[in-house]
Amino acid sequence: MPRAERERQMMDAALRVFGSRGYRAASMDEIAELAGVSKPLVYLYLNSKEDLFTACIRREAAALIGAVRGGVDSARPVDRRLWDGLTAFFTHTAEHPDGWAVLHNHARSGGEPFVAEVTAMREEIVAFVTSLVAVAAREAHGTPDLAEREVAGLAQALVGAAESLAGWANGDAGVSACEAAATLMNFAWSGLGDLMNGRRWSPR
Amino acid sequence: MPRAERERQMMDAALRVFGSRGYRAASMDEIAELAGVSKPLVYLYLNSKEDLFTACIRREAAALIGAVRGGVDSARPVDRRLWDGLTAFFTHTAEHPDGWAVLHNHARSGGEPFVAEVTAMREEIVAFVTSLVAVAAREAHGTPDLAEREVAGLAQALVGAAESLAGWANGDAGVSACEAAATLMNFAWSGLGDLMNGRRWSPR
Amino acid sequence: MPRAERERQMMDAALRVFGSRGYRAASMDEIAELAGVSKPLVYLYLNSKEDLFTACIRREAAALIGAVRGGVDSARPVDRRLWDGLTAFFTHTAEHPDGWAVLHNHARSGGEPFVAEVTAMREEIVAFVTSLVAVAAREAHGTPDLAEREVAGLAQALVGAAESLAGWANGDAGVSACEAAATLMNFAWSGLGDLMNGRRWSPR
Amino acid sequence: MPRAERERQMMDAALRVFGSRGYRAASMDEIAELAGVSKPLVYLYLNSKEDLFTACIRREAAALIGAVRGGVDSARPVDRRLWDGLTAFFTHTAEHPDGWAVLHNHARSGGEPFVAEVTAMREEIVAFVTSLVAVAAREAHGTPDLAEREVAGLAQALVGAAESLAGWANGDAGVSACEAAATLMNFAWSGLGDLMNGRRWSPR
DNA sequence: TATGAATGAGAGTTCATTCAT
DNA sequence: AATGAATGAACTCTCATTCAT
Repeated sequence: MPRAERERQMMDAALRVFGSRGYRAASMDEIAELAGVSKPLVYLYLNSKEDLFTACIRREAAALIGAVRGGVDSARPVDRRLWDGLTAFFTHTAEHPDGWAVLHNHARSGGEPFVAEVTAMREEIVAFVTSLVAVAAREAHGTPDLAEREVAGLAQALVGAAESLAGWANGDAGVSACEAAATLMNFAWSGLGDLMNGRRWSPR
Repeated sequence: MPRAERERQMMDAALRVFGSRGYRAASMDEIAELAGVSKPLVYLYLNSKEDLFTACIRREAAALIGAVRGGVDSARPVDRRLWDGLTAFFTHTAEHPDGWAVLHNHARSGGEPFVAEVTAMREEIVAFVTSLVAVAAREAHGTPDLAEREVAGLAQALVGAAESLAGWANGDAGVSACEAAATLMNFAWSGLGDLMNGRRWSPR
Repeated sequence: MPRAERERQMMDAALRVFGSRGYRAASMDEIAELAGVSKPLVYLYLNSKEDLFTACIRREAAALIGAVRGGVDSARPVDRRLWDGLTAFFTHTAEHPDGWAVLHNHARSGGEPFVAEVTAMREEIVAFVTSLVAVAAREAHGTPDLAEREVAGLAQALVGAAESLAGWANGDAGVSACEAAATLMNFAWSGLGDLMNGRRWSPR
Repeated sequence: MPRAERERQMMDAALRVFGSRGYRAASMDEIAELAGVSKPLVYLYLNSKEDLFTACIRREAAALIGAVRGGVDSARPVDRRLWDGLTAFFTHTAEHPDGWAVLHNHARSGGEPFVAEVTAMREEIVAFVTSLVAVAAREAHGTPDLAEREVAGLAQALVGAAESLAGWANGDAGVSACEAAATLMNFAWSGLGDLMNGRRWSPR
């Protein structure tokens, strides 16, 4: 069997094991067995447990970002782009639960190198959302100077809300990607709109 | 030394070790050493690594919920209650980074029993937020029947956004609890308001 | 059982296994079994295979040097001191074959750190012999300036001859320590004497 | 590429790896890579790691003995023959450090079969030296019966001294083969002469 | 003549956990 | 109330070796 295919097999197996057990609790024995190969072959092709986990993180991160980017048509209006991105996000995470578990739960817990890896991916998503929000701000009239830091915070909030809704939609009783996206758009869009028009909430 | 105090010492040590290493990578040796006691004593008082981690989760969860609940005065208007809760949340997580790391990063990755534990706590927070949103909905005149499921989704989104902002505020360049709370209120409050008045976003 | 005694047990076992198998071929399992303890205990007390081997080298080196030094009375004439040192050397190596095998055969083959360790010990012996030769040179009348480098070479030769005779005496048919020492003194002493009186051999 | 040349390539590579790592620590992977061939080819030509190491020992032993024998002209006087043999020995070991390391350090540490192999070679050298010493004894008048065993001991001492000086000369600051040989001849020759004339040292 | 693909067996090391005191 | 001493079990990783081509 050619090397490339074997490698994919192994990474698929690894993803399933990492996804259900976490990094530390996963054993290379189990991964090799699930892949249907011997342990030494896993090491020959993928070097070490750490490298294997890193490779999984990278592959899944690329797939997720690819799905989101691929779901968005930059010719459309900005609200529609946000909606499409969210829908793609919820759909992809629902279809790849192990990948999502690795990125969202396990990579955060496995130590510095993995945290760095997954943080980089998240930054990319945040940057993408940030750019959408910035465009929206530019398009709104009145734009009373949304500070860069404020935009960053909004993007963080949006991404966090989406992550949370992904867990909610996929875990509990069936909530579709569409519904989750609608919930978030309803929640977020007019808040953004108000903000851009200078209406703010402040404690009294 | 009285038992209660010793136990606290041990749990403090455990929290630091779990917080920085994660559940699996933490070693009982390190915990015992950091606590300044022998390993058998740790077992005598806290039974097992699993029990010890569970105890940490419970203690930190209770502390966090206590902080949020304690920050909210139920006699105040609902928006102010939300604001106060958020401020308390951001303040507490900033002041207890190990506790927050255990709850947010590590418990999710350590296997079923811990996930269940932390999920229960999160449900409690979500329920609290849900009740706030429900009150807000009731207070708004128009209330065109916000479906229960919709309210639940909003609460999930709000909580997720808060979690994300907690990481953002504590990790990156200094963002204060106040600022984080403001960002989220601005983002969320008018979105909620619009929703309650029946204005929705829908794809076209 | 107190820690010190256990440690000695383990090092005795390690010495036997290292002595008969060499560093790499020795297994920690075998050492632990021969010591009558579990492997983790060996690691708890002695850290690693490398540390354990180093500890063996150091202990045996100290014992050998101690035996040689202890066999020499510095109040005696220099030829007698050399004789006594040699006798002690041959006796000790004959009585501690595993120690000698570790120092002479295996440490040289196990990589840099061990080589350094055993080289340091050998240097000490060479220095000891060098000092004897230097004294002898000073005592001889004519002393036509034995260059320092020449003395060093002589000491190296003497030590090498002794090492070789140790293997010969202990391995083959029974040659006593006494006999080995006599062989070497006969061989070496008048050569040294001639040298000091300025008689040299040179190729023609 | 013809088989003979390939084999030489492989053995050259093996010698370098064995010489710097030792038998056990050397890996067939590294040898194959250094030889620029695939591992199965190494096995096809040289059967096993053990056979490969044995082949290295034999080749290097033959080369060393050949160099010494080749350096000696049996028509010359016996002292000159010894001198020439030593010079050839020091020269060869200096020029083939890996071969010397394999013979002197690593073969002794690799287990029975290799020890036997290298012992056989050493016996050959000892026998050669023994014959020189015996000739010298015969040539000296007076020969008061140097016992065979005594001659054997002398030869062992001489060989050991030479081995030691080889390490000293090659390792430390530059000492030439010539110088090393001179040191040893000065040291040994008159000792031998005295011995043959019946002068002995004995403890008092 | 030569190799890419694959593995059985075993190495060193660590860890949660328990006695006996 | 507290510990020094000890271990079974499991883990990651390596290596000499062999097919099938």
